[in-house]
Amino acid sequence: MRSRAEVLHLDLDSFFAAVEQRDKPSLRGKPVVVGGIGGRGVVSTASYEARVFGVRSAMSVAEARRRCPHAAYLSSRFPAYRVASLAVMAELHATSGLVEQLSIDEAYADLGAAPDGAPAVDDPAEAAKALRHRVFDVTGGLTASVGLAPSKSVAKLASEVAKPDGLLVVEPADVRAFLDPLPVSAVAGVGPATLARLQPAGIRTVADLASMDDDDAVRLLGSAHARSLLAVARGEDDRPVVAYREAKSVSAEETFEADLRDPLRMGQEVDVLAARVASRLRRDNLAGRTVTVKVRFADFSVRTRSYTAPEATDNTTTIGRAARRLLAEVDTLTWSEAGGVRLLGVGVSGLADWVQPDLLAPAGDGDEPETTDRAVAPAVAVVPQPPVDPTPQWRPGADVQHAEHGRGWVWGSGRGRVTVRFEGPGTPPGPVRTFASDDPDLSPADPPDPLTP
DNA sequence: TCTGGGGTCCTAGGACCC
DNA sequence: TCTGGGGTCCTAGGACCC
Repeated sequence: MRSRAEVLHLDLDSFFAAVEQRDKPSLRGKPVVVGGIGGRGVVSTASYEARVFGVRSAMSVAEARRRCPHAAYLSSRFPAYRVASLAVMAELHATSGLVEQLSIDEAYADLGAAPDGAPAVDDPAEAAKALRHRVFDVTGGLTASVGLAPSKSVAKLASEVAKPDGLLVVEPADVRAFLDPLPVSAVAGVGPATLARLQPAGIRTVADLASMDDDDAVRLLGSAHARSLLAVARGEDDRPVVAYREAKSVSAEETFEADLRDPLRMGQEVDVLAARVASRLRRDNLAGRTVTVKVRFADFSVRTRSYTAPEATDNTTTIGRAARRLLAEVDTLTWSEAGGVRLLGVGVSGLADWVQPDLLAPAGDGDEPETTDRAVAPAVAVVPQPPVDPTPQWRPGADVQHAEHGRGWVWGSGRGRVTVRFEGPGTPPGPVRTFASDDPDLSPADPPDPLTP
């Protein structure tokens, strides 16, 4: 914990709904609910007028309509929210040299760090006050709640307590008095499952949690969770404000208006999701080794299957193919028994940064719109990579035949090597082997029956 | 018409290696 | 002779956050 309250947490008040009310004056002072308005939508944000009726974030829109039928129901307008968010983040960067954005409407700033070309803040409370006014001005009237405290966790709790449109400063000497009476459910990381374990043990307030025996807490919550919650409850939080974090995964998922029962359709949907993920990987210059498929059944049970390849990819065909294979490994009996498939998702993790290979030999036939293969950067140093294998028959996703191992398809190729995933037998997923790209046992093959998942 | 979409982190077991 | 121990990677599932 720092010696002064200089960690700032800013949270925009009912952000999406507030933007809608700003842009449409007839909605001001009225209940507004922003969220998915399809049959299976959930509430993203409810205005304070709607919260009076018990409408909450993450509630199904159907339930919200029951509770507050006269509210205005709107779907999200992300471009508008992004403009407002950028303006707010710019004000934060003008106040501090160290800003950690948590989401579109929330960020930490370390007021001990000077912004570019400006002196460090010497009165954090005054700076916070000024920041709130500037946020109001640059966004055309949106309000932010701000917490200022000697640590991240206390600052976040303080902004929550300050809501709406408030500022709360918690000085180091006041941390205990501030934390003690708060309900444990206020602490980030205490959700329904944790609460259900804490309540029977008589743990209701942060003070109760803080005074818990360490071993008891570990038995109740598991080691990592117990330790982090106890630290927060005891005001022991030295986590620094971190300006940038590397992405760990990229995923896309979709809940269907009606549950799917047709495996062919599921395969098509998985391809669409794979394409979405691959294009975002390429946009962000990322690639990953692990492909995961997620299936949510009508009964809400979830099954995931994943596969890790020896090389990273950002290729649509490769990811789509791996995803279809993984989908096929999810028991088809299960989904008819469970009443169909409600959601499908495709994710890629095990991410690595690309090195753009600028000394490339012309790759493939030249009209391939997306990446065929690129070299992966090592974790630390950026090292020039040898040219990519220009042989088009080994492009990712291509069907191949190997004299000994049978049918397969190319996961990745380059540097004179081809990595092939074979289709059989019985190994979910099929075995993977790497060959020299001039291996005489390896030849191109015709694509399989398109109806195969 | 109950329950989105994009993430992060943790756990636990098995494989594998030294 | 009843059979170590630690570390890492991978997979599946779950809790949680905004």
